Amino acid sequence: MGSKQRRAREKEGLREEILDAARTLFVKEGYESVSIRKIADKIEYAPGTIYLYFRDKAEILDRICEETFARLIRKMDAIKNDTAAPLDKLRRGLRTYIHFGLENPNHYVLTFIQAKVHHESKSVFETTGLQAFGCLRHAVQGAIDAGELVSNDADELAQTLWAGIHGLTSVLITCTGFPFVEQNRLIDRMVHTLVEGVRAKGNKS
Amino acid sequence: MGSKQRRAREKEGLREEILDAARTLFVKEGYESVSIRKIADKIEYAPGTIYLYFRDKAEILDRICEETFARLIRKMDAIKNDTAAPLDKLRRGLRTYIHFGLENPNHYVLTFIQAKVHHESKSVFETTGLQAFGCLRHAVQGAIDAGELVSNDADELAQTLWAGIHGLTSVLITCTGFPFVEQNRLIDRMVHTLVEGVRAKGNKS
DNA sequence: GCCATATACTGAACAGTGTTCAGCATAGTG
DNA sequence: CACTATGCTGAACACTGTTCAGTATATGGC
Repeated sequence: MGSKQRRAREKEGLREEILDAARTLFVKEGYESVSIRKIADKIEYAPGTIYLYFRDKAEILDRICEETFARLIRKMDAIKNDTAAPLDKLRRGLRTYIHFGLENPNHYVLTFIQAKVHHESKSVFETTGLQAFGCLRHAVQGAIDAGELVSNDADELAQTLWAGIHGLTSVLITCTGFPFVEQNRLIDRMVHTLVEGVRAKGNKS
Repeated sequence: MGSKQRRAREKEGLREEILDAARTLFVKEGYESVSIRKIADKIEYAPGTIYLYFRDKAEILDRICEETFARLIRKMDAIKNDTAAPLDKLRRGLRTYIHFGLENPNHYVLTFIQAKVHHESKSVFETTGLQAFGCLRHAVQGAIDAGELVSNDADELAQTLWAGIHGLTSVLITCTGFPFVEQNRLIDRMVHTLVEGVRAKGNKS
């Protein structure tokens, strides 16, 4: 005994190696273009070995999506302990989300666009995904409590805001041929539009 | 001569048959799950025949995306000849877009989500896609001319609005596991938020 | 030390994919 | 009737995700 634990640790090690290789390849070449054999080649194991650690190719993608969600959650969570005004925290949250997507375009596409289209990967979205959404919801609730918003329904408002920033983030990443106006101007406009759109009427600033 | 034209018409006929079969299958089973052989089986030709009419599988998708854009453009264009107030026309345009997506979810995913991720299908978006965007831009310009909006930049505002409604449409279609609030409430909230967000301050109604 | 067992891994095989192309009928022309 | 051009075939190629009988290695008991 003791050796059993070492074996388990080594097994976990190879699992991580597979994830590392897959992450690198997925981000560089896209989920579709990366075959199990390519991953196996990179870690210098036989293709079959991968199936001793993951049920199928989609499960590898699932794990990587979880990682991405976790990173996003860390960034969004940092805003909670911020002493700024509720609406400013909300604005910061929206910006943080958009920039996270633009700084990790391939991860973003993988997690928020490709994953859903590909398999019915509900699990990731119903756990880690909801948690990420919770961060935004928290900021919205703060603004509601301060009496700054038009509605008391935090879910309705947070979902609206999320749909808006997700839309902008995904088109900026995927519609590369589209003649967008300058990117920062568009981001500013979107954040401004969304926040003004959900703000209670007759408030200054 | 004359027969040459008949031949050409018959050739065009088979091209349409391929498109019909592909459209049906793509919408029912998704682009990925439909193989060239499945399409060939449906029209009872050999797989190789399809390559006499289309360069590759992606070109078939391209043509179907074009159709979808054209249908959307027809719907959006109908609003132009509307005598309603500029802001109401704008609201109608946003709603029309969202409903078009929700009524043709598989077409929408195919055209606006999957197509871009899959191949670098710039052509469709830079021609027909831009034209569809032009409808929205037209409504925005109308509202600008009426002095109803916060900015004079029709492109900036139209792109913001489009990103917003595209975001909502695509998450409503793809995030089936997500606990959304009632759909119509969310659509109302999004349209309201976007329009209020781009409206000039201090205007009544 | 030696054998039995359990574990980790292999790589050939299967059914499928998009795509190509030599060859074959058939219809139209001189 | 011969010849050519057209439309179509289906076998073949190189790939895909996935499975599984077999092998090599390391562990535990005697």
